[in-house]
Amino acid sequence: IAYALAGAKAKKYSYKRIPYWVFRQNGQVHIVAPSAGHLFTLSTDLKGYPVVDYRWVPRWIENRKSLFSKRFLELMEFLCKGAIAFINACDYDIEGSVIGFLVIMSFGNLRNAYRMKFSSLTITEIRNAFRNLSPLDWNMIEAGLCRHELDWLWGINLSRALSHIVSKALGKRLILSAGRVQSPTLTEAVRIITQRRLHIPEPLYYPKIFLELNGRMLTPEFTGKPFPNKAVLQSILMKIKYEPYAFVKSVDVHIKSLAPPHPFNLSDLQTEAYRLLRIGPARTQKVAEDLYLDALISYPRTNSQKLPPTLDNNSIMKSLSKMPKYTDLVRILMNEVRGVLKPNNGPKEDPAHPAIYPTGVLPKQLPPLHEKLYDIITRRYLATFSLPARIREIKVVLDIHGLNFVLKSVHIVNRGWLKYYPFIDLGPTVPEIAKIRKGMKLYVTKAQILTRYTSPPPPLTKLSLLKWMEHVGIGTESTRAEIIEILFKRQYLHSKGKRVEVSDLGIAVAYLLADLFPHIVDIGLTRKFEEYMELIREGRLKREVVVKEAKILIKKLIEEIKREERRAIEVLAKYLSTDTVKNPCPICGRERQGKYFCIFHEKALTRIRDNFLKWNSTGYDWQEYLEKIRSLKITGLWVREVAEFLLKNRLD
DNA sequence: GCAAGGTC
Ligand SMILES: [Zn+2]
Repeated sequence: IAYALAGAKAKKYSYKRIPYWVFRQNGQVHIVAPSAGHLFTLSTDLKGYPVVDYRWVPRWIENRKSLFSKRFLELMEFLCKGAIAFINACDYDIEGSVIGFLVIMSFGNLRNAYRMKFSSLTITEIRNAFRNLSPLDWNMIEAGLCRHELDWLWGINLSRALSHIVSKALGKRLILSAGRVQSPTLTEAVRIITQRRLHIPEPLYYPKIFLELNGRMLTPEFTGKPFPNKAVLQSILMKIKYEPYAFVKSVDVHIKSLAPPHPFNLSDLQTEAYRLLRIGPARTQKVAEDLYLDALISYPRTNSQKLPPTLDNNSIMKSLSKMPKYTDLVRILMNEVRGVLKPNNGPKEDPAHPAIYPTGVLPKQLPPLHEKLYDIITRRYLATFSLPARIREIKVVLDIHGLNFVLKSVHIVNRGWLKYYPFIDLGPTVPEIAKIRKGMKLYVTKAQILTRYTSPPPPLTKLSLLKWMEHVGIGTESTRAEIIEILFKRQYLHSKGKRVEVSDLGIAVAYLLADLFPHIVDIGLTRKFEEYMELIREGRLKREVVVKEAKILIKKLIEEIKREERRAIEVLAKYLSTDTVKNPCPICGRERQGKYFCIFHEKALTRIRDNFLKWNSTGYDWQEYLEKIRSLKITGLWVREVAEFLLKNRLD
């Protein structure tokens, strides 16, 4: 900002190792100094709940991990002493407004305070914002303060109530948490895992065919509907054995053009890092932040897929080409595009930051993972300026006694952007397939039946949870990965290899919250907050009114729970094996709900009964059916447990 | 000690 406003005339100083800049303009001295996110946080001295009294305190006092912010706060205090006017130049959003407001309120003077409004950190925008200073953006500040207070009220009160109830039921002290973003996320994880645990596979039969073509074995893909009945497929296979030929129904060749990839936003980077390096989203974010703090890449916590038109890509290319690894790639790219660098910007936007790009600062020796991520970011940056890749796709449709199969082969016509970002699997190239013509008759060397079982929803991963949060619009680029880690820290979730599992505690907390505080497990609470914030920003609603209402509602909910603590503990016993369980499920110890089992195993029993008919029609009797679903890995855990129980015990 | 949101 100092550079945009005064160029080289801005003089750099530092206080407690933090830089700030001073310049003169129109006879006035201006000082530009950085904050570091929120320097203040909400806090209370009160124990117990409900708690509705809180105040803003310096962040470093509240949390040992934010000690770094102390120096930034002291810098502000130091510089504000000699100043007469104050300008908030944080990102123009509700959080930026709160950050600046609290500094000016604490150390400056709100009656001589202004706001710079810019949507990107470009010289033009910054100069314009400075020339046209706005008065303090009170509505934006009010909206931001309101968001903080609401999240604090809901989060702290519900976390305390939840901790108390579960601690009491389990007879040990636990620190649990609930919140507007984490609780719907936990609920979604529980929903997916519940579906997986209740899954009963169904057998489906597929024909599998082997062809021989010029000495090469080919296995075309069956494109028809699978057969629920094995005998029907068997009779078709008999016909194939008598007349083992596949008829080439059609050969389609078409040229496909694949557009260059969009510049990275954080979640696209997290997706690619998981796909290519198998690292989780929080890890990717941390590594990207390290690269950013080393000035190697731009700000990573962005949703934007757009590179700004003002970005000097030519200089960046020049710098990148100094790295031996990229020298040739940059040269080829600059030739290919004839010196005109136009990125293939994507649709996603960010109110404050552009897409992620390498700055051109040359990295020194990086740790292996940092180096790999830097490489992916740099190659993606190169690729987005390149030309479309062109591929020729050959699709051969085969008819074998009325069954349709397809053979595919992919041939690259022009590699285009794939030269820079070659991490894409286009499918196999099979020269023999290119020689097949319509009307040909191919010899079938072997035909067999393949049994596959229907699968449950795909396993949960940190990335799939993050994508879900993004999809439903809760959390931000900065917080999503971190909030998933909180669910792990609370031991609601744990890892099983690359997969995420929910613990009994996690299941219990999700169901208990849904029963006691349905608002907090619903993404609708975020939508409600957004509506309030918008109305406050427009000046049509007052923060005091919203906060007062929230306090009344939360107090009412909490006091109700306090009065009905016994009921709450009973609700918990439905979902968690506790000492208060009177009539335990013989499998898991949760309170028995149906005739035999707990709520989950009872559901599994119902599903086992409901699905028997399908299996029976393919020749399994009850005993064989139970043994089969017990032995299949793909069967849901709760279903397997009930099948096991039924095989060993007799129900009335 | 508990949230979610900034960022070193
Ligand atoms: Zn059970």
